[in-house]
Amino acid sequence: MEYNFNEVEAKWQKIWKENKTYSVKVEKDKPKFYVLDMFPYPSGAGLHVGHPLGYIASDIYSRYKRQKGYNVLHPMGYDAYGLPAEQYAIQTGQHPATTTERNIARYRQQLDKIGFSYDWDREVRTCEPEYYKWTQWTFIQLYKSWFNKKTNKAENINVLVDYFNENGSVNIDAACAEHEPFSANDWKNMSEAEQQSILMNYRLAYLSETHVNWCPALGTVLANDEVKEGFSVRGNHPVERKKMNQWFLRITAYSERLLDGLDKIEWSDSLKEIQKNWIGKSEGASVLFKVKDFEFNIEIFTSRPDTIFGATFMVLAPEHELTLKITTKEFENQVLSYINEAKKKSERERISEVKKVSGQFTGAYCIHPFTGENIPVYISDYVLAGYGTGAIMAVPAHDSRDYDFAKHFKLPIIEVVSGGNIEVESYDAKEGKLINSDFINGLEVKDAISKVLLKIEEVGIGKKQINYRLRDAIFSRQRYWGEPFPVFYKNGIPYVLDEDKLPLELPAVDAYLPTESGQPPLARAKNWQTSDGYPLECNTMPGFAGSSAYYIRYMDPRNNKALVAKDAVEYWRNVDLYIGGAEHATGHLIYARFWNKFLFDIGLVVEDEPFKKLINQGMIQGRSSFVYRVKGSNKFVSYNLRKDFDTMPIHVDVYIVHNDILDVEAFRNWNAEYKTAEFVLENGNYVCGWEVEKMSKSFHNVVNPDDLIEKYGADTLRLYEMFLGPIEQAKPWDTNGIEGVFRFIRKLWRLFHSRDNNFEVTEEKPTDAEFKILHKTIKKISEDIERFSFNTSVSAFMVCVNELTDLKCNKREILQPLVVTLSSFAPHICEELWHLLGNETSVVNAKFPDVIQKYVEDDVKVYPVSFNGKMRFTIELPANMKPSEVEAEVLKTKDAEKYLQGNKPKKVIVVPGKIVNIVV
RNA sequence: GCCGAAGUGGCGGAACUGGCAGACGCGCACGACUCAAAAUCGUGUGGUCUUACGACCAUGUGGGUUCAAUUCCCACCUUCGGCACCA
Repeated sequence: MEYNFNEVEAKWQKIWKENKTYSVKVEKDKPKFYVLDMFPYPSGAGLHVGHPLGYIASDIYSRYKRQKGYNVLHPMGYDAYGLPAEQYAIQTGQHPATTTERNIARYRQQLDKIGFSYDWDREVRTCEPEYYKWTQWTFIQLYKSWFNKKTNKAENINVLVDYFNENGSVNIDAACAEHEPFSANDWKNMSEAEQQSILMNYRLAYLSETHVNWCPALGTVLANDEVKEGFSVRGNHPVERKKMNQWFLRITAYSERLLDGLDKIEWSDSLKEIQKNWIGKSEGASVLFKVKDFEFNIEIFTSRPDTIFGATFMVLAPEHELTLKITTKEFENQVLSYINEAKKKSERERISEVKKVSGQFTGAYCIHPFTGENIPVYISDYVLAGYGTGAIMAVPAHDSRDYDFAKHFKLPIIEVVSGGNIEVESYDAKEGKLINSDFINGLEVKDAISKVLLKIEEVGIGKKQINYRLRDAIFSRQRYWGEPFPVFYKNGIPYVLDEDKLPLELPAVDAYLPTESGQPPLARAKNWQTSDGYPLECNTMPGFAGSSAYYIRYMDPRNNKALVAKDAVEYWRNVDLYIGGAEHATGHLIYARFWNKFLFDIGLVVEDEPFKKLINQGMIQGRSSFVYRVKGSNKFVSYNLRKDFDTMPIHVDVYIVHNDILDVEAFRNWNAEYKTAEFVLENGNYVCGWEVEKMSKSFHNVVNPDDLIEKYGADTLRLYEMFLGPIEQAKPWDTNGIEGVFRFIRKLWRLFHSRDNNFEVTEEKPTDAEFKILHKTIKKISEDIERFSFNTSVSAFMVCVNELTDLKCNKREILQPLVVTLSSFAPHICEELWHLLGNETSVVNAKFPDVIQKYVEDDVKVYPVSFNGKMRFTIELPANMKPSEVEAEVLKTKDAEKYLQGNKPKKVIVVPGKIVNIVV
């Protein structure tokens, strides 16, 4: 009998659960470490082999840190609200809670089998009232807050109200929407409705009527990160622009802090770059251009004020508020029809027509602030209403879009920065000397920018300005399966519920669809109103609401007095290590940082950034197998013979292919269609082709972890997932290699057991050679874990076990520390061996062994000797030998003589402990 | 178009700070055990030339720096990811 992994793994999983081995609590005298996995959405399909990759890595790290003396928080829960469950509910009429519950049970079952060290007592689910109570609570705090740019943080809205009572809106520096300035007296004389509508411009959670991404197929609006190239990320449905009254979060208030914070956290450069681009900071100037014959000014934003003398026309977004006001009678019809055309275009059409130049002259002219020349004003949809001021000064010589526009409408092009050839194309680079530019002629771009800025401010026609691409986040969804807003309406004015009314529970509805009048599903709920009879908000919150602070709730998940207790958050602080996919770069990872910064401002959390270190696990791709069917027949040709026939590749289930050889009988039984299939074999086998693709049911390449665990055990699965390659790299899954890891597990077992499987470990003193193997392994493993190089750890364990097997070493002093070292990777077999070695407590709480320095330093070194950089032979010398002695020893050898061929070496380089290179 | 990451045997990958390229594993070949198979164990395994000793070539391509380059620099090619009328 060999190692019985099924029995052993089940046994320890049960004991760990019963003993609450992985339960943690605040221990003030112990250093904390918080390891978090990204919140999974429990889909109906269950886990495939790619999902647990990050979970295994974080589990190894957690177990390792625990053995290093840390108090490790390692929780898990479910992002349970979401579209798939609701879409399923619409189709089947089943309550999404039912399917969600079922999917969670399946997830949990799969997770449990892998042997994770989660503290399940801390599990949270976003769809449970005790959890979403705090999502709603945070919304109320956002609603009751405004962002003071002077203090650079969120403050209570009452501070603002007090200020208005004293001073009106004068000198307020806040993140807000534009409104007419008012005095203290004006404020006091305003009606309740007027005051509330002013405050709405300041609140961090606010209601606003603007253009939003409307997805008809999903029946809801979407945030910018949920839309890609005009289609919804979930479901790939077309999205259009629509003017609607929606809740927003004023995330733009935090643009600068979100940008600054990136310097303080250990995330990959690529991820930081994605966030930087998403925030899209751009420094420049806003400048007023007077409209000829009107009292209006057009305010434009430019990042290149140095090119102002090259501005030969102006462009407004079609929706710009001045468009119709300045259009002359002559052009009115054409302008109106252009605006209409632009309005009709879907977002998708607009994107696909990017290269087409279109626009319309308004008949109006601006007066250039420096030259006094008249320059024509156009409208065009290449200028976006939502960015900057929705208006630009066009400098065709130095902006490619303006260049195309000018060529198309035959407008003048004036070169103002030398260096390009504007006959051919625009010169957009920020390098060169200014020409044709009056007082900035001869300056370099950089100096010209600062000089123009000074002048603009001096003349009073503009100022330095910073713009961000980041937009406020649309926070309402016209869906059922999400958090209800703690909001009611009195005379059409929104108010938030008192905190003691929370949670506002999701009501039952008769169908998960909008009402006939187009109201969201919650409008179907009976008595959807406050106790005083005021109607409640019918929108629900988006997916990112529940996932923005879950890591905080894990610190104190059952608290019904607060989101988190002071002592818990002061101990656990923030996440030390966060592992998950890079696909959340512009969604969850920005929202959570924003949410955390807000909670930091109101004093609820103690760290400004939520996730100190973040590792992106690479995607596990599928490895699809193919058979080649001769067209129009039921005949299949082996891979290398397919060229002789006219064939069509067909995906075949990877479960009936082993080492690219098809199990022909299984194939016949796989699908009735192939019952009578004929095969053209090579060397008696049917060889399949293969390709790396996304892991997906339709490609028949999905591998389920449960099947592998049953066949090889959880420890083998864990090791193999790590062995596959670097955690951050995308890589294909190929089940074939798992046998090697499986052999390693059995080889390990045999170190402790005799031929007939009796446990046999001696108390004999190990030799220096054995100690060396052990301590070099311990050192390597701990270095590898610290730098998240788990694949090389696994091979180090293999090397170690191979070497100990060669020495037939079964000595306790070697094997016991080895078991501790390996236990974070393969917890089940190590726990079993640990107990067989006579230990009573769990290996989980054993101390990670210390490296004994003398065993990792070698006293002899095998020097490779190179001639002109080519390695020719090696020589064994004492490790502490001086370079000059090494040189002498090497030159004395017969081998050296041979390669020198009587020549004198020009130069001899000795790198102590590394290499000898002789230049001839 | 812009930004980021990556290109190493038949395959996954290793080489951490410029110092023996290919660790470890898969696959493959041969051998041992076996009536046989599986399992297990052993040996070999980048390419070309050579009976052999060995020599030469080789980390996407082409240059460069260096005694020495998978590693640093420049140009280009390919793949993947992100952004894309953002003024």
